Order: sequence, then structure tokens, then C-alpha cells
Amino acid sequence: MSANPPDGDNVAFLLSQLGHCSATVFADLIASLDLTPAHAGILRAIAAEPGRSQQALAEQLGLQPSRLVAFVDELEDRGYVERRRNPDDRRLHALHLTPAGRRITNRIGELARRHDRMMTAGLDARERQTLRELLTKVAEHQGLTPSVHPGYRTLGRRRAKPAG
Amino acid sequence: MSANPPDGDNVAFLLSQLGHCSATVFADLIASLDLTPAHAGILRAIAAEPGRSQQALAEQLGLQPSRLVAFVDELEDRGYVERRRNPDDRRLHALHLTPAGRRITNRIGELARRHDRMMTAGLDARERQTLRELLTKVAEHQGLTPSVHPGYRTLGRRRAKPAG
DNA sequence: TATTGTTATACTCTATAACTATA
DNA sequence: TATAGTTATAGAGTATAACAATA
Repeated sequence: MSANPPDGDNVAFLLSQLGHCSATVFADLIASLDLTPAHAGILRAIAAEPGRSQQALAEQLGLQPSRLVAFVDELEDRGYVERRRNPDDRRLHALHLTPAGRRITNRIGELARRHDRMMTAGLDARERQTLRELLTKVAEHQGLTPSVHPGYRTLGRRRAKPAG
Repeated sequence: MSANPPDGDNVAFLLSQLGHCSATVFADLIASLDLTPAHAGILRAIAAEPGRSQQALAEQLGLQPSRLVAFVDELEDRGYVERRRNPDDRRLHALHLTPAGRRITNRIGELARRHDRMMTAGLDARERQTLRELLTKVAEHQGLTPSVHPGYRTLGRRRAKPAG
């Protein structure tokens, strides 16, 4: 019968706190490009594997196809993405980056590296490396897909915000 | 000029991914008590320092007083919280837990410990301890308030969801 | 006049499902 | 009939500010 540990400082709660903090810092950074984190993730996913259909991309990211439409509309209006009809099956729209889309994706990559430096500013090189290894281990154990943010997923009906 | 690191696996992105995952797991756990993470955090804050006004609690958590009203209404309807008017200044409502509120808060604490075990299931005792120290260091450097989830804060106009 | 708590309004986001065009 | 993509509708969540009671 040990005394209860002082609640709010366990690993799970710290992860939730820091995750929110990290997401907010990134959102602020890419707001300077007039983009949201969702746009950034979609651009990155298209860059990683161009030519896929919206359906395939929506499934990888775990979001509703109808939601993806609006994002792609915005990115197309800005000249970052183009839809190319597949002549063999005219229902499919293959997604590709334009030259401007590749430029903005590079800038997002720079901001991602800046973001990483900001979030690890309190650590030395060895600590940073240790943290990265431990987080990677936990992420694998939780079954997270590398490079895909779970925030796209719907997850059912409940919300996931404060305190946890 | 080194090659760009393979983007999505830096510490900042991992924190954002795992933070979302951790928050979702916790939300699922306390949904079994018919509560949301926000309710849990408010109950915990009242338990930690009973008798404060709604205004004071809202400021600590960083949420709008008008939002807190609805949460406290729900917790009062469930019989977990009571508002006590201060006779010296009848504008103030001191917040207290009822006996049922203390019981449910204890159960939340048990779920929080279960949550922590779930999120650290892939690590041995030493790794878990190292991770906790590193996360605490980062959280302090980012200026996070211990035991207070930043999700309550408004933060301005932008959203903070996927990718980052 | 200022402050606590409350209510009301408008706005944003999202989920759902209906629709079209192609197959 | 089934599928890719799109549009429309309704619901939930939130921010803002107006309001009543008390000081």
C-alpha cells in the first residue's frame, strides 16, 4: 500500500500535455505560410507518394473522403496541388504537387525542423537522442503509423481534449 | 549539407502523435464513468484546492468562465460538485466536491494510473523513469503548468490538430 | 462603476448521408 | 449494382458579448 503518486506528473499525462503543446507550436509556425497542420500533412503525404487517388489518401490518413475534398479544393485553389483524371478509369483523381506545391512543402520541412529544435531546446544532444528512441519505442508499441498524425482519424464519437 | 532527416520521426512530431494517442486512450477510459477529460480535470482541480470561486478555477485552467459554467452545471446535476454561496460576498460561488464527487475522483485517479501503465507498456522500469525525467524537463522548459492540461486554454484563433 | 456568474447569439467544424458520374 | 468524388444538411462545440445580481 504505497501512497498515491502525485497524479498529474505521470508519463501518460505528460505526453498528453506536451503533445498538445507541440501541436500548437507547429500550428503557429505554419500559420506563417497561411496553412493549417492538416494542409501540411496532406501536402507531405502527396509528396511522399504522388499519383494516388483521393480515396487512397483518405484511407491512409484515416479521414472521411468528403473531408479530404475540401482540403484538396483549398490546396488546388492555391496552386499547390492538381487533380489529374485517370483516363483508364475516369472516376479516379490522381493527386500531384505542382512546382509551387513542392516549394511550399520544402518550406514546411524547414519549419518542421525548426519546430523540433524548439521543442527539444531544453535538452542536450544525448538526451534528445534518448528521448527520440524512447518515444519511437512507445509509438511502435501503440501501433502508430510513422509520419501519420492520428488526429485525422475520427475515432468514433468522443472528444479528446483536456486532462489526460 | 546533410540529407534531410526523414521528416515525420523527429521528437516534436512524435510528441504530437503520442499526445493525441494518449489523450484519446484516456478519453476512452473515463467514458466508462460517463465523463469527459474536461470533467475529470475540473474534478481533480477542485479536489486539489476546494472552496475556490469559478472565476479562480477558470483562470487556473485557462478557460472562459462562461464555459466553466456548463461543466459545473453538469457536475452539479450529477451530484459530484456543489456551489456554496459565500455569505460575505454573495457574488462568489465556492466549489466543493460532494461525497459522491470524492468517490468518482478516486476512481478517476485509478484510471489515470491504469492509463499510465497502458501508455508505458512497451518500456521497462528504467526506461519509464528516464522517459518521465526527460518529458518533465521538456515540459518545464516549455513553461507548462504541472497537472494542468493546456487543452483548456483558448490560445487565440487557430486550431491545433493533425500533422505537427 | 466594477465584478461574479449566467445566458444568448453567431460561427466554425464535423459527421452523415444524399447525389453525380463513371464503371 | 458498385465505386470515386462531391455537395448538402444537420448537429455539436466554441467564442463573444450581452445580461442580472451583487458589491
